[in-house]
Amino acid sequence: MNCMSIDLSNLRQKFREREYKLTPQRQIILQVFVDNRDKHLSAEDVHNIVRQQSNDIGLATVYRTLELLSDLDILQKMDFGDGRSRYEINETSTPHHHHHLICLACGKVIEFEGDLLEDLETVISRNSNFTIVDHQVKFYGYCQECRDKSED
Amino acid sequence: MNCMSIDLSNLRQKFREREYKLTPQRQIILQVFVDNRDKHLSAEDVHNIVRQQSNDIGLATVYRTLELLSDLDILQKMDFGDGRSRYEINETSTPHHHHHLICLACGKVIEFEGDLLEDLETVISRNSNFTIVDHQVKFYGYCQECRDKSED
DNA sequence: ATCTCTGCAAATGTTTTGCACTCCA
DNA sequence: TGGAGTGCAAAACATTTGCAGAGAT
Repeated sequence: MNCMSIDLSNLRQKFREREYKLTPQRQIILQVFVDNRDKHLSAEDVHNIVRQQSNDIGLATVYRTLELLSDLDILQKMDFGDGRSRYEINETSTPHHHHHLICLACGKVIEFEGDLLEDLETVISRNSNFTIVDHQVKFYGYCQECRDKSED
Repeated sequence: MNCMSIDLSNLRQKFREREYKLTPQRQIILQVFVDNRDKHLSAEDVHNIVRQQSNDIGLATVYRTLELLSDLDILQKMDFGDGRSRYEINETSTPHHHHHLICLACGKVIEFEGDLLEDLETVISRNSNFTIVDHQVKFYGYCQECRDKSED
């Protein structure tokens, strides 16, 4: 299994199972996320990217598709505090969690690789009568650029 | 220092330093958070609680106050994915981080005590040219009630 | 008197919804 | 031909902003 591309047959099956259709619009939107794997796209971002490819899709459809893909666990919805939801591909096949460093000065979001919390999940599950299936970590701080700037 | 009440003199000073006034409205809103220490209140929640006490405050003022208190690090702004921002008192005096278990079935948010990430912050700061000042962790899963329900 | 703060209403920006139309199966 | 999917416009909702008046020092 190639980790740089979505497993299309598996994905088609996911749609079938739930009786959803893999329409052209949905495929185009999926492709946007495949082509922008490192980004955290908002609905408007997706809409703009699609329009740049002269494949106009209604904004409402973009929203509906993003919700659908999140429900199917194909995308992960996240919030960086900038007033809009952002989405990225949920890499379930490779179970490495990546988290985010958010710069409090410029708002930049940097990826951070690490699955250091899996053990923690087990411990918490045992102690708290809560079955944990996922986690999301955000670190807040200052990126190098902003640190350099403030040293003027 | 009593950890169950806000250090008022320290707080007044925080306001003075930045040339903000501790107006009646701001005090009332602060008191709401002191009285609801275990909750995660939205702007509307706060507004309703204040109205129940027949202390009407404009919703815009509530929003402005919540932003101010967050800037002063008296409150912490957070997002549980329900489309509105939520706030709770930021316990800086006792530097234990508490995090949240969010039930994917019923949406309930459970507090979880633990400062297991402080070491991690140090490691990441060293490896990534990013100065971390805070973190926020959300665990997603299923609470006992919802687990019981689904076992019907 | 000045300057912040408040309340109201209007504006903004994101997301959702109603409805008619399209497209497959 | 029926039910899901789409596009458009309108609605809904949380949040922000402009402005005039209130309050404090």
